[in-house]
Amino acid sequence: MTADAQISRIKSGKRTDIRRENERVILDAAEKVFAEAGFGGATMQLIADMAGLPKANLHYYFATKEDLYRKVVQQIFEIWLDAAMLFDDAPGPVEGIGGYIDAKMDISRRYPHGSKVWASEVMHGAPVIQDYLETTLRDWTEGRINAIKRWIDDGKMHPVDPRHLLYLLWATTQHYADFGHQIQTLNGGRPLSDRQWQEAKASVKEMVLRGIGAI
Amino acid sequence: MTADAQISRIKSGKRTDIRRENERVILDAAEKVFAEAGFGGATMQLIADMAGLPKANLHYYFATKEDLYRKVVQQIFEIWLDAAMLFDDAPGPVEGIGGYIDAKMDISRRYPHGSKVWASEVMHGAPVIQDYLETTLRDWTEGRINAIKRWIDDGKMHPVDPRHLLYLLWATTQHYADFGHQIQTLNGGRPLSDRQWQEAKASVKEMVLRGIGAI
DNA sequence: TCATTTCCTGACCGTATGGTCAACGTGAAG
DNA sequence: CTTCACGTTGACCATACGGTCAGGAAATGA
Repeated sequence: MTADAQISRIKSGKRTDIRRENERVILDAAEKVFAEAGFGGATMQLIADMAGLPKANLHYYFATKEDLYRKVVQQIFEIWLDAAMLFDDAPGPVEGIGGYIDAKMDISRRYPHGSKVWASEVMHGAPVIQDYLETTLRDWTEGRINAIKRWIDDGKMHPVDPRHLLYLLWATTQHYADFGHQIQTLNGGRPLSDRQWQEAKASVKEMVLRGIGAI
Repeated sequence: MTADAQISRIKSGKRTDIRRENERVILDAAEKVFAEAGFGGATMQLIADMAGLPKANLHYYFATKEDLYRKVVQQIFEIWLDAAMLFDDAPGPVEGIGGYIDAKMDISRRYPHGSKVWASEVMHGAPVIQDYLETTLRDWTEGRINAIKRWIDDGKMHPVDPRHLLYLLWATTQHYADFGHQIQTLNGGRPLSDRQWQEAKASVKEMVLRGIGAI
C-alpha cells in the first residue's frame, strides 16, 4: 500500500534521507520566492512559510540567505547547461539548433522560476555566479561557436555571426519563461495551452532556421 | 559666459525649475539603483546618496518608495513605446521591422537601466504596471499584429505567427540590455564597441528579416 | 537501556529600513 | 521689512529583517 510504504519509508528513513528531503523542499520554496520577489525582496520567513518549516530550521540546513540563493542558482545553471548536449552530436543546424530550441523552450515551461532567478542574477551583475560566467559558460560558448562555424564551413547554413545567433536563441527561448506573465496577459490572461506551446516552438524554430539559411 | 548663465539661471530659477530638476536627478538615480539592486534590494538611502540629496528630501518629492518606483517604470514605458512609431508608416517589413530592431537596439544601449527595471517588473508579475499591460501594451500589440498580417497578405513576407515574431523581437533586442553583463563577460570583460553594436544590429536584422522571408 | 549524534524550534538580538516630523532656510511678492 | 509658500534636513520611530542560541525531541547504534 502507498500509505504503508510511506510510513515504512519515514520510519526506516536514514538521516541522509531527512536531510535530502528537507533540503529539496527548502530549495523548491526558495526558487519560487526568489523568482517572484527577487533576492532583495525575498525573506527567509516567506521561504520558510512556503516550505512549511520554521525559519530557524532553514538556517540549520543553509547557513545564510546568500548560501541558499547560491544553491538555487547553481541548480538552475546545471539544468540549463544540460540542454547543451543536443548541440554536440547533431549532424547539422536543423537537428542541433532545432533540438536546442525545443529543449530550451521545454525548460522555460518546466522551470519558469529557475529561469527568472538566473535572469535576475545576471541582470544585477551576476554578483554570486560571475565565476561561472567566466569559466563554464565561456567554455561552453566557445565550443558551440566552433560547432556553428563548422556547419557554416560545410555549407549547411549561411555565414551568420555565431555569437549573435546564440544570443538570439538564449533571449527568445528564455523570454517565454522570464516574460511569461506578459505573454499570458497578451494571451487573454490565460497561460499558453499545450497546443500554443507547440505552435510557439514551431514558430521560433521556423523563423530561426530559415533566418540562418538552414531550411 | 557659461558660468554667468548658470548663476543667472540659478538665481532667477522658478520654483518649478527647482522641483523639475530635483525630480529628474532623483529619478535618474532611482532608475540606476532599481536596475542594479531590484525593487526589494534598493534602499531610499542608496538612491539618496546617488542623487546627492538627504533621504528626507526624496520623500518630499516622492511620497513612498513605491511611488518613486512607479514613476521610473512609467518613464521607461514611454520611451519604449516611442519606438513603435517606426512600425506604422513603413511600407514593408524590411523598413518596418528593420527600423524597429534598430530603434530597440539603440534603446537597449542608451537606457540599459530602464530596460532592466522593466524586465524585473514584468518578471515579478507586473505588480505596479499590470494595467499598462492590459490596456496600452495590448492595444499596441494588436495594431502591430495587423500591420504584420497586412504585409503577409501583400506577399511581402512569409506567413509567420505575428505574435511569436513580436516576442522574438522584444526578447532579442532587450537581451542586449538585460543580459548586457553576460554579453560583456563573453566579450572578454569589455563592453561592446561602436563597431560591435553595429555588427549586432546588422546580425539581428539579417537573421530576422531572412527568417520571415523579407529578404 | 543508555549514549551519541542529528534534527527541531521558540525566543531573542542587533541592525537597517521606510517613513515622519518639527524646525529651519530661502527667495519672491506686496 | 514682512509675509508666506516652497524647499531642506537631522533626528527620530516602529517595524521587519537575517541570524543566533539554548534546550529539547527524535533517531541510531551498542
